[in-house]
Amino acid sequence: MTDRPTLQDIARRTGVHASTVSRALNPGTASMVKSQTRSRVLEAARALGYRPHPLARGLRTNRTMTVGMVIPDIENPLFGPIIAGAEAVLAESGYSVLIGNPGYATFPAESVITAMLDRQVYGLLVAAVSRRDDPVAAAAERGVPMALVNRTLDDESVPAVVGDDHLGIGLAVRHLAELGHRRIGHVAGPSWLSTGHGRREAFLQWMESGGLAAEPDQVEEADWFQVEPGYRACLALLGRRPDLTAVVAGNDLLGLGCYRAVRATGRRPGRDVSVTGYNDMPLLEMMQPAMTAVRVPYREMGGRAGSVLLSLMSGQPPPAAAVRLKPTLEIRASTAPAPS
Amino acid sequence: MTDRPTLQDIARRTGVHASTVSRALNPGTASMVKSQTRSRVLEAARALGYRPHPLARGLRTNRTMTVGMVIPDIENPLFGPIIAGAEAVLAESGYSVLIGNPGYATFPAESVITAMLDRQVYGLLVAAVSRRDDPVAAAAERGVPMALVNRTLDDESVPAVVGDDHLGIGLAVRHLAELGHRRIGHVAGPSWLSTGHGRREAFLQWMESGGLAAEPDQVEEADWFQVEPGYRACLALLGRRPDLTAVVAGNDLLGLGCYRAVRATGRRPGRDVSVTGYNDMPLLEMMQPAMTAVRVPYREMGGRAGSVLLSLMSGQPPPAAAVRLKPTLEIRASTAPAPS
DNA sequence: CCCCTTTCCGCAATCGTTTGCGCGGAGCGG
DNA sequence: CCGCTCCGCGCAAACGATTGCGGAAAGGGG
Repeated sequence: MTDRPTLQDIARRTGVHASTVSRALNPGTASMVKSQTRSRVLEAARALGYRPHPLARGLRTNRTMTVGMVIPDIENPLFGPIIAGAEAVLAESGYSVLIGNPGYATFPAESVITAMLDRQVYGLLVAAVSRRDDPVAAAAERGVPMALVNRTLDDESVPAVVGDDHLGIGLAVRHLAELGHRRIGHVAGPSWLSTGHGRREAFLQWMESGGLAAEPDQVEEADWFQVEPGYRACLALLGRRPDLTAVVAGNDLLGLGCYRAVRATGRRPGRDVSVTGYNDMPLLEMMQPAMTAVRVPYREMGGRAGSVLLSLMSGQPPPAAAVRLKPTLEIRASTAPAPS
Repeated sequence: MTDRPTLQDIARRTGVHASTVSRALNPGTASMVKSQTRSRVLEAARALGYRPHPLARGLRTNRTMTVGMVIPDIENPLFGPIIAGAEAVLAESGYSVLIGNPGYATFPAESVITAMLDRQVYGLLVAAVSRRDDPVAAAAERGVPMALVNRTLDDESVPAVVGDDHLGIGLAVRHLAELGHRRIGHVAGPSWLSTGHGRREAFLQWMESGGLAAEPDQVEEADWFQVEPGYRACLALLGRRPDLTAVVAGNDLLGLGCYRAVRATGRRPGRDVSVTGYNDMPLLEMMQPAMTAVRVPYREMGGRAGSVLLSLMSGQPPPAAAVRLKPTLEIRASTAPAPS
């Protein structure tokens, strides 16, 4: 590691004091320095290839240019676009992104968060929040700039960028209704997550307002947003209610589980039983049948969350309400007219 | 952000000097302090909930506990497990992982790397290397502890953890040969990447040694490891050689492109034309037909790379050769006996 | 010509840790 | 009893930047 030039080096080269160099280089204080010497300093800095030492700066200012990002399980393809979106807008403002993923059992989210705060991250982007998440809320309480992504807290005490689940589920339910389905089931995600809970509530409401039956036994909750739990839940659902002609899945992976469950009952997904996914993660259109899904703009979601965090970190007040991105419906082959 | 306790606080509380506290707390220098005062210090530290300030420490020691990870495109599901594996072993040793992804055009890899080095990362994990990558090689030359993941440099001048592509392609080719296929094509990845290049070479060798024809026109190169380029390449390949009964794809996404190309020629993947993938990324088994693929242990790969980096950072000499992980073959529905 | 306000910049402290140096005291051999 | 070696610890200087304070020079008004 070769030695990098410091403020002192520039100072010596230009014959001024290091503090003047610092002022000349920082936009905020640049006006305190004569424009002539300022340009000399800039010149020297460029010549030496000076780059401020982030640790020294962070130590003095308590303002490291890094933000932490907590991802529940990074192996879920869903989070790729979110990370990419956030990283892009944060990098543009000079921030780096520290990734932490609370492993299944290894590191609880709390320790990941404290580890990040210890590392002096200046802000936090959390995609791993449950509906009541004390460590997260506590950190927010302590004044750490923080934004939630994808999932939010029940009391919305922390700014969040999420999808509009009510709208999204509405798209799916109405689409199915237009295809003639009347007995529709729902495989819900975990109710302790805002996404699982919110989509389930939305499902019941849209069924109601659409004049469709919505018995409690038309909903089955999966333990986790994964294929296998989706399979089990859907199997239970179809076992109980073999008359269902369509299933709204709480998430794409659950939808894939539904495919398997439908096949296990000897029927064909997309023909005998329609299935809708939620999220429209990468490659979903490559499944057979290509899955009709509510598309949430995840890359944009990450980007918006990054922007929110940036404005929080620059001291601006948090937005009044959670940002809810409008989903769209990608109609593919997993939904078909209801069998008559 | 509440004030955190510092060494001074502990010093005052125990009646010793801050430097003594520092020595007592650091395992390396703990022997320089009387065990009695040491335990008093530890006690006070625990009572106050002391945690060393990483910036101050990093400033003094030039040893930040963070490593950078450069990912080519984080939206590829492939990298999830790699990141997760690396993050897990690095976190265990107290390191945090800084993620950078050189966007398609926004930030070239070079700027990402320098940005990370500026941030004083102590080591680098690079998954985005091309076969001759000057910025990367240059950084390694400068003595930055660095390990490559998944892809490697032609001259192997930098320690790397990769899959054994020769072996893996062999598994695929032999499997197809055993099913009776004799005219097998290959949709290769970009030849400027070690994976694209190596698998293509391996394909030709295994065809040769298996006594199968291996005309140059049985190989078509895709621009990029993605579905669409795979589709175009496979379409060209099948257009030129309609007699092929099987295609070995250089990667899963290319394989999915092959599915589409096969269908575009009016045939069925897995029945009329067998297709093998490479990597066995998540959800591949959910495709229709479920894709037979060479499985590379990506989570382990990330973990191994993390370990290599750890040992490099602790000053040990680099391993003599690249670590090559053994792949296995997951046989599914996309390969069938050759049509007679 | 004097005084007062700007303007520009240097001085030095500070952020929290680590670490080379040196000092006092204890222990020990001669 | 002297001198030597250690042991344990304090002192202070770093690391590289930011920033309050004050001072010198310049300019302007009376």
